[in-house]
Amino acid sequence: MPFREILNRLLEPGERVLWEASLARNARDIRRGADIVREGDRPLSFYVVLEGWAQKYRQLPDGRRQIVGIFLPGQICGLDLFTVARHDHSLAALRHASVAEVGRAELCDLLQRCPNLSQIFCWSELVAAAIQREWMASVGQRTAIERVAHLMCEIFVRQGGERASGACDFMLTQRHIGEATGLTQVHVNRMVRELRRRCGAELGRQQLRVPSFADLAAIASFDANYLHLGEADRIADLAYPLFDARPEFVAAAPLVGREGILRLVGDGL
Amino acid sequence: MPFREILNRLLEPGERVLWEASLARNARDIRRGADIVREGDRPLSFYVVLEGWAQKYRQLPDGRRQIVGIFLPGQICGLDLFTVARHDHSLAALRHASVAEVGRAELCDLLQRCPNLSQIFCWSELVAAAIQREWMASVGQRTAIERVAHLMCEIFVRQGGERASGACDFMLTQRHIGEATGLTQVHVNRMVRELRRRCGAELGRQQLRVPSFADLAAIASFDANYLHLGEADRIADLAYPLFDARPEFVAAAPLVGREGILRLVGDGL
DNA sequence: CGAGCTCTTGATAGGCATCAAACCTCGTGG
DNA sequence: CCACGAGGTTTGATGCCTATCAAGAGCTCG
Repeated sequence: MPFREILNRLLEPGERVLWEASLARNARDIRRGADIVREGDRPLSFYVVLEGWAQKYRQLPDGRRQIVGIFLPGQICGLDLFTVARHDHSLAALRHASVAEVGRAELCDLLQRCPNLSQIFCWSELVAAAIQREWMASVGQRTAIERVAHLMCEIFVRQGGERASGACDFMLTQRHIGEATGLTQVHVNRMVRELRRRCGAELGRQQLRVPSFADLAAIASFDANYLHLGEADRIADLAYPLFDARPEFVAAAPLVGREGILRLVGDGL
Repeated sequence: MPFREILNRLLEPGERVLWEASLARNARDIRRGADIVREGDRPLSFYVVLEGWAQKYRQLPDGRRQIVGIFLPGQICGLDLFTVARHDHSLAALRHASVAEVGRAELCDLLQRCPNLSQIFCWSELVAAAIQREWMASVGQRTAIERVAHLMCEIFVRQGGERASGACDFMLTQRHIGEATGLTQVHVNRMVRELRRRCGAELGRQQLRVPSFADLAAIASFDANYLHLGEADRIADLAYPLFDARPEFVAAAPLVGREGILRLVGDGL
């Protein structure tokens, strides 16, 4: 289970026990499509996806719905939720999911015991913001077929990119793709079929099969730069002084090496 | 000048001198439309808008352009730029602007001398992310007239909302509105005229006049929640332990009171 | 004061939404 | 083990919203 591996590398053994125990103790099963937090709720916790995928979405008063983010296993979400008075968006499971819901008091306690967590959180938020910007560019500027292809590319790469099988998990229905790209489900279907015809990309049984990623990427004009993969080690140099610049801490070296952070961010992000 | 007032309230007198001196020393005039940082550049600095407005944008290989954020005077931008290896988007002035460009070394020094800055930065990033989500919902789900009206509402409220004059600065051309909303300039023009007809909203000489904000907001189904105005004082309670949870710092009270932070965030954000 | 943006307006076309319905798949229960 | 139902996918017909192309008038900034 990749999630466990991340933690093994991220934290000191003692810290890891605390963190894992906390997540395990707070794990919740969420039925597919069920809300985890709802727009307007008071924020009480933050969340870590353990299994399955989650979505952030924003719903307009008349029911129109926009997915504004997809969260894969291992990803943290809801830090922003944690600092505001009321949620400005909702968080829900895609299909069936398991999510750890950690309350404020417990999180504060964890942060005190696992100082390196805050760096990870900051990096996680910044990369999520970068993804958000790329989605904006997609929805605002790309054509329907480019948007669908681009989303496929992103999901593919965020799960580790090309493998022997040429396949990856894909837990979104065509309706979800529509809600994420600002298209109707009907039109998404036509684009999916078009992609199948043009580059053999197959969507089915919650899997995406991509015979030639290069072909798909070409249709989407996909460039993975915005995911900042392999750059996570930079936070050991940069993010730490940025967010903890008091002399005492600048002097102290991070407890976790680049290796550990790199592992974390490489997974699902 | 509001920007100066913010700093007066934000920092201890000694800190303020350092911060202001730093910004003043690093102030740059940017000609309208000129890039401040460009996609692909190595990040070397972060930025504070002093006068005029700035835009973050993402340009696709074929020239299509999407504005992904608008920054008003007093706003900080580029923290994300600061932690990644290469910029995934560009930052440019809208019309003529004055921007402080603070280098990494100097920023680290400032953060050590002005511990409260990091809280402000975190809050600033989180609210920027919330705005980004709302824009996603706009571009993905709202009709053309709703998008234009919604952007007008946001700009209006971010500058302080209703005043006697019923007017606010508006430094975007109709082309900019198009690039921010995913519409063509021609269609934006038609929507602007439609809004003028339907609720008297006038756009001209870099000003937006809104006889009845309620009418405009109704067309856009605008709800200012996502701007989290008036919640800034919460970061004194929440963000601080979240990002600086070491026992030493949890014990220490923030040096700046709620008052100061509230002031900062109320302006242009 | 002039060049270059910016705004305005009209005509035309196309991409995507909408509406409707059939078919398929898969989990569930008899 | 088969039947059932809900959700997901596929397909067709139609129309609207918005893009595109073109060109003139009005600003504004250097």
